Amino acid sequence: MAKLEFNLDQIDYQILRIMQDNARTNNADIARELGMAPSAILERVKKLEQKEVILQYNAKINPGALDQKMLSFIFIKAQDIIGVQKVGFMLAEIPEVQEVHDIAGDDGYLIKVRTTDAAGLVDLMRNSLGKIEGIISTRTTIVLETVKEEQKLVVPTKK
Amino acid sequence: MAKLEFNLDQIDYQILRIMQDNARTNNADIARELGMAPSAILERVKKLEQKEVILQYNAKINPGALDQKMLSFIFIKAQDIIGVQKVGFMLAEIPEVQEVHDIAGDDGYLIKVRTTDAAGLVDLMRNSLGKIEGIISTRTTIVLETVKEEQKLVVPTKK
DNA sequence: ATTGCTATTGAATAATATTCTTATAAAGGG
DNA sequence: CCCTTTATAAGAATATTATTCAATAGCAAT
Repeated sequence: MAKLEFNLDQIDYQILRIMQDNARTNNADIARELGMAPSAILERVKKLEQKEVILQYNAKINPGALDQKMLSFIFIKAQDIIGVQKVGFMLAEIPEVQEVHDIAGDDGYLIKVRTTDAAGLVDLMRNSLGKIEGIISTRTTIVLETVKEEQKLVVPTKK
Repeated sequence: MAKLEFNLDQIDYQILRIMQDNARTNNADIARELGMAPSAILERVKKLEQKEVILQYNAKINPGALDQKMLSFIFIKAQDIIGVQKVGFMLAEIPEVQEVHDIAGDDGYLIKVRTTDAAGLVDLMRNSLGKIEGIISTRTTIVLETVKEEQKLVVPTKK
């Protein structure tokens, strides 16, 4: 793996801003908005993808539409050696687990899970978490309502 | 607001699967993959957007590229009356705060925050959180490393 | 100034998006 | 059963975009 070098200018930032806002904005529109040729934008976007500045494009789907209204965070205490995330990788393989973070403190993980309902959560804990070796204990926090949920980063403004 | 009715069939699920995987997949490609006419796909995608099954399209940007390598979760105990999320809304207005969840238990919130570094986090706590009336206490959990982070939902398969 | 490198433009062509008309099929009424 | 309504899809025609490529503008270093 080569060390990745990001070297972004204001135009890149503007592209990122637009893409964060609507990833399906087409090149022509971006070009018009930035007052440049579509081909130039295409070049830049490709470069951003290739440099892994843009990691992927995803559609945010309404969890309710797929009957996954329940959201929970679970703290997991594991006996992983520091720096080796065996349990972490196994957690990551569970489809309902959207996030797995190795956290400071109680040598553990924090995961974010979506299930249909409470029964689905119990199910997941029994059938998926229960089968992972190395989990010492868990503590579950249930989300009653989500006020905000996005992954937009703060894009630097002109300096 | 009318009660939203989702009524999705297998074709919709397939479209959602494709879109979750790559939101920039074009109509023609989706049509080819599903063996349908592009115009039919266009209709369905528009309908999915309009029914708010697809909420938005976003580009996932490498936090490192924007110098936001630090990720933290903060539990916030607030004196909001249950059901009224005054503090929650104020938290949601902070750009570095990506998520705000109203959680069960200690009448509080769980927020997800991205900053440049520890100094940025301290800064945010002092300058942004510090100015919100109604916050009683906070407890911060720092992420050492993220093993998985996505928002893909489990799309039902054929029944 | 000259060289070397990178990014941009503009034009040409390939590919898509979008609109609209027509065709099909399922559901409900009489 | 026939008719009507509603929803979805196909296909054709046209408007827009994407993509490629050659020419050139900018810039930094010398």
